[in-house]
Amino acid sequence: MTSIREEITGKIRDELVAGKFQAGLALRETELAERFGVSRGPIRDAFLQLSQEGFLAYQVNKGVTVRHPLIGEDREFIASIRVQIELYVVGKGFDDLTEESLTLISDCLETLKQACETEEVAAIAKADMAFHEALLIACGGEDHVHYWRQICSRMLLAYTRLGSYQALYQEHVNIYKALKSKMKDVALAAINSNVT
Amino acid sequence: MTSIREEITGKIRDELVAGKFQAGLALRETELAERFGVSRGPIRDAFLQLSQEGFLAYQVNKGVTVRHPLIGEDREFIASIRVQIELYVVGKGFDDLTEESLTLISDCLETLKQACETEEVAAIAKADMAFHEALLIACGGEDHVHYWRQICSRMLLAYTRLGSYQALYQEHVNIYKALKSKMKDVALAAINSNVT
DNA sequence: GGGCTTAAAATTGTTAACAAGCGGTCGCGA
DNA sequence: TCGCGACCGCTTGTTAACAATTTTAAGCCC
Repeated sequence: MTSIREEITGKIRDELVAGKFQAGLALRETELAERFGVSRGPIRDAFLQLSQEGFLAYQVNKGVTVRHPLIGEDREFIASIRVQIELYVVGKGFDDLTEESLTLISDCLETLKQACETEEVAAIAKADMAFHEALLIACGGEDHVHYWRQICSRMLLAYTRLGSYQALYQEHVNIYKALKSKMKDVALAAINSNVT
Repeated sequence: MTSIREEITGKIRDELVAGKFQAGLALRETELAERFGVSRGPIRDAFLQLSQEGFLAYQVNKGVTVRHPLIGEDREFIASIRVQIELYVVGKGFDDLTEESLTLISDCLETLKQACETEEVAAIAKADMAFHEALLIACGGEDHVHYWRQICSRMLLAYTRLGSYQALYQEHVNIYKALKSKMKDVALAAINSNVT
């Protein structure tokens, strides 16, 4: 079962990714507590967690504000770190992939497909990240997921993708197919070209 | 002013780095609340934050447990990511270093010196990390500190250093001297040989 | 003795009230 | 009119009580 904290955190994160909050905006505990119909406790928890994830900036006695997205050179650098993590984890755990893991990844792929069809950027960003996270976990990368996620989060604040979403979807299909047919090098190359 | 949350978080983190809690151990909110003489609220906040930093593993309705340190290949990989971040940030912001920044770094160096003389591993680990953090911030890397810290945290759980602590201290002196004399390449090389 | 049921103890999740700190505003005096 | 200072409202920080969940253990039946 999922706790209110996680539910709230997810909702706020979704809105952040969807760009519903302007960068620099101060988020009020009371306001969100009323909106979600809960007390301030879980809201505080969510703020704390989202601060650690890089979405919000926290200041003592002053609350949180929405962070500015990473752009330009910084974004490219962080992307290169991200792809290194994925290549390392998948490269290391590739042979341990099970059928069940592949099914989970396949489910994420399906979600991504539907999101791409609707062309809602926030949904696509979420599904995109979920796909990669499932992949990492499938390759035994639990130990690495937590900091990978924080790096990804930072990129999500500026999730804009040039080109068609169908192309994005296709790239993920390529990754999945390579996984399924146990072609390690092809899979790594597909991951590299997707993230980069 | 600092909040109780941050104070508690720091204390628990110190104990984790000092290895006072066995890996896999479950931490109880009530127990720590009594020990520190505060209510469970700030303890929960601290647990949440330390989970995000990678020290603790959180499960809904089950609390937190102490994570196992990263060792072997995983640790080497994470170290390589860490050094990349430091080299990137310092390389980018080197010319913006001010006298005040250098003073702050110098302070950290002095703390590290004293810690090395006492040979207390936990104090050394803390001072070591503080030095690098001050360096990153001095180079305008606020945007990168948050995920860098989470990667470092993970390494701290297995902070053991072969060789003498005087050598470790000397490596940091080398970094500082290079900064002070504005020799960028020397500084980057010193950082690289320290972290690696 | 082993395994299931059930209750009780312990622990985490959530809430509402209270305390403390910051920011803006109003009023006073020069 | 400008500057200073006290006050008031808003927001965050902390606490203790209550609710829900999990774990533990005891009792019972087979």
